[in-house]
Amino acid sequence: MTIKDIARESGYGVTTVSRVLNNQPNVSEEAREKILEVVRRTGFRLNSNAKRLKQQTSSGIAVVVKGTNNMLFPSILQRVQSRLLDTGWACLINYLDESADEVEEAARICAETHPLGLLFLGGGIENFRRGFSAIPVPGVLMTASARGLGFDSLSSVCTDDVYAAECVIEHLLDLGHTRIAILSGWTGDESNPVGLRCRGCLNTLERRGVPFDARRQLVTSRFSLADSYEAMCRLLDAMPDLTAVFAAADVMAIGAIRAIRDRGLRVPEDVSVVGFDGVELGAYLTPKLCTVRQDSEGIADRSVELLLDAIHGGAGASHELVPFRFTPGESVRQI
Amino acid sequence: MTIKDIARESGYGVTTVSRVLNNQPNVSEEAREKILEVVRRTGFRLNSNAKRLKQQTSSGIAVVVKGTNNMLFPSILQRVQSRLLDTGWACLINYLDESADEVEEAARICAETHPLGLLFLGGGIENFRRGFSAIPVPGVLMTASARGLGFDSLSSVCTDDVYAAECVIEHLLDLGHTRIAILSGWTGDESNPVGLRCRGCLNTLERRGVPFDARRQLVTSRFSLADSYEAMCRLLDAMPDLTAVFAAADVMAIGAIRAIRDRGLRVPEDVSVVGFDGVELGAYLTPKLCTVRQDSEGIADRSVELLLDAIHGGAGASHELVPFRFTPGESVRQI
DNA sequence: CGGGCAATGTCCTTGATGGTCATGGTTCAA
DNA sequence: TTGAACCATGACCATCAAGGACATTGCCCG
Repeated sequence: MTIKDIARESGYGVTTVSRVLNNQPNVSEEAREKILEVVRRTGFRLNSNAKRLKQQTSSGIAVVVKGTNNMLFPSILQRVQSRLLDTGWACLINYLDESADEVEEAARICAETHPLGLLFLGGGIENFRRGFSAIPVPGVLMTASARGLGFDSLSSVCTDDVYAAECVIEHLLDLGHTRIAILSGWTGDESNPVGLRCRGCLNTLERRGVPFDARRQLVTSRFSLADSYEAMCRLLDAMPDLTAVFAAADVMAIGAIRAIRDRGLRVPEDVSVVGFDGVELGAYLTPKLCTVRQDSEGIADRSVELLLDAIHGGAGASHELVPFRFTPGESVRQI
Repeated sequence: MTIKDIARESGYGVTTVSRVLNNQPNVSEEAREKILEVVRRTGFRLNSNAKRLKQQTSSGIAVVVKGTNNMLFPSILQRVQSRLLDTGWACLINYLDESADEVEEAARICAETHPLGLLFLGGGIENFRRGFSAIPVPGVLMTASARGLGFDSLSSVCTDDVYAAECVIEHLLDLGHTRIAILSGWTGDESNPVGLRCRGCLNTLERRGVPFDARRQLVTSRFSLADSYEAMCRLLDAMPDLTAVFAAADVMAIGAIRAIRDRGLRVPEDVSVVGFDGVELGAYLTPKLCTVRQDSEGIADRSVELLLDAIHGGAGASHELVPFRFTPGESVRQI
C-alpha cells in the first residue's frame, strides 16, 4: 500500500494525495473528501521512512535511562513521554541496567535511528562519554549536572545536590546528631550527583567542625536495595555507635533501614535515617521517610523544553537547577 | 555525509563501501580496512531511513507500557531491553500513564515507525483495542492473558492469576481468617489480570463456603499508593472487623498498610495483608510483605522469544503461563 | 480573446541497496 | 599451456515512498 495505490484508487495523482495527507492548500474540497475516504477505507499510512528520507528529518528523541532501581525514574519518564507526545515527537527509550556493558551497543542502535535530540537519565555522565558523544545532536542530562564537563551540546537540569545535602546534614546536626554515617555512591567522582551529595555532607560537617573519618563513616553502595543493605551492615560494623545515616537515595535508605532493623535496632529511636529523592513511596513507609524531594515533574518539563529549544533554535547548552524541598519525616528524631 | 562521500574519500566505489558497511563478502581485507578507517575518521553512519526504505524493513520493536506505578515494570523493561539488545533490535518504549487518554496519539506515532512487533505491558487488553490493533504486526501481552480475546496475532505470557489468588486465599483461610477483604482493580472485566485475581479469591471463598458480601468486602482501586490508601479506608469503614486483606498488587498492599496504620491498627496483629507481584521491595518492608512472586525475568524472556519467533517464523499466537511462587511474609499471621 | 488563478499532473530528487555486466587478475585442473 | 572458474571491483540503473519545483490544464472574468 503506497501513495500511488491511493492515487490510482481515488482517481487522482500522487501529488494531490500527498497534499491532502499533509494538509496543504490548492486541493479542491471534492478531491480532499474523496481521497480521505479512500485513505480511511484502506487504513493507509504514509511510509515514514520515505517521508523522513525526503525531508531529511528523523524520528524523534532518544531517552537513555541507566539504572532501573531509581524509584524516581518512572515518574520522570512518564512525564517526559507525555510532554513529547503533546508536541508530536516520538520517543525512543533505552532502558539500561546500571552496571550494563550494553551502553556501546545501545548507542550504536540509537545512532542508527538518527534522533534529533537525546535525553539522559541517571548514571552521571558516563552514559554520554561511552558512545553517545558520537551522536551530533543536542542533549540534556536529567538529575545531574553537566556543567564544566566540556560537552558543548549537553545541557543539564537537576537539583542542587550539594546544597540539598548540606541542608540535610545541618538538620541532623541541629537535632543533636554528631555520629553521622554516609551511605553513598561516592567514587570521588563529583560529576555524579551521588558524589555531589556526599560532597555537600562533608562540606557541612567540616564547616561545623564535626569530626569525620571517611574510612569508618563513609560507605559506598550502588543503587539497589541489596547493595545498600550490605553497605549498611558494613557501616554498623565499623561504627556501632552511629546515631544517624544519610543515604544518598531513597532506595538506599530503604535498604539501610532493613539492615538496621535486622541488627535489632530501631528507626528512628536508635538510628535516624535520611534519604534523598522524595519518592512517593517514602510517605507510605513506617516510619515515614525523611528525605529531599526532587521536583521530578519540573526536571522532566524543563529538560524537554531545553531540548526542544536547542533542536529548533540552536540554543547553546545551559545548566539549570530545579528547586528541591526538604521533607522532614518520622525516620529522624531529636537526640 | 553520504555513502558517496565515503566512496570518494576512500578511493573505492559505493558498491564496495556498501558491502563493507553491511558485512558482506567479496571485499578484500585491504579495502575493508581502508574504508572502515575513513568511516571511523568521519564518524559516518548510514542513513537508516534510506536503508529501511530500500529494504522495506523497519526499526524494531515497540514496547507499550501503561501505568507507571507498577513496581514490577522497571525490572521487566530492563530485561526486555537487554534481550532485544542481544539480538540487535531497537526498542521503542512508550511509557503511558495508566489513566492517560494518550493511547491513540501514542498508537499513531508508534504506527509511523512501522515496528515489526509489539510488546504490551500493563493495563490489560485495552491498550491493544484502542488504536494499536490497527498495527498489523505480531504482539505479545505481558503479565496478562490474551486467550480468547479474538486477536489472532496477539500472544501472551503471564502468571496464572486465578490459581495464584486461589492459593493466597487458601492460605489465609488455613490460618483461620474468615473476614477477608479484597482490594482490587476489579471491574467485572476478567481479561484484566487484577480482575482474574479477584475471581480467584471469590472461587476459593465460595468453594470453602465462606460468606462474602462483595458490596462490603470488595473495593476497587487503581494502581497507585494514594488510590489504594483511600480504598483501604473505605474498606475499614465498611467492615471494621476484618482480619485480613488481599491486595491485588504490592503497590496496593503498601498503600493499604499505611491506611491501616493511620487508623491505629497494627499489621499483622490486627489486620493481615497479602500483596501480589513480588517486587524486591517487599522483602525490605517491615513487616516483610507476604505476596505472590511473579517471575518477571521469565515473563520478559519468554515474551521476547515468542515475539521474535512470530516475527521470523510467522508462528501463530500462543498463550503461556509462567510459574509463580507464593512468598509467605510477616505481614500475615495466624488467628 | 487573453490574463489570472486554482487544481492537478510530470518529473526529478532524497540515500542506500542490489542486480547486471564488464574488467583485470589469480588459481586450478585438464 | 590453456581454458574455466572465481574474485574484487566499479559503473550504471532500477527501486523504494514520498515531497517539491515546475508545467499544464481548465475555467472565469474583464
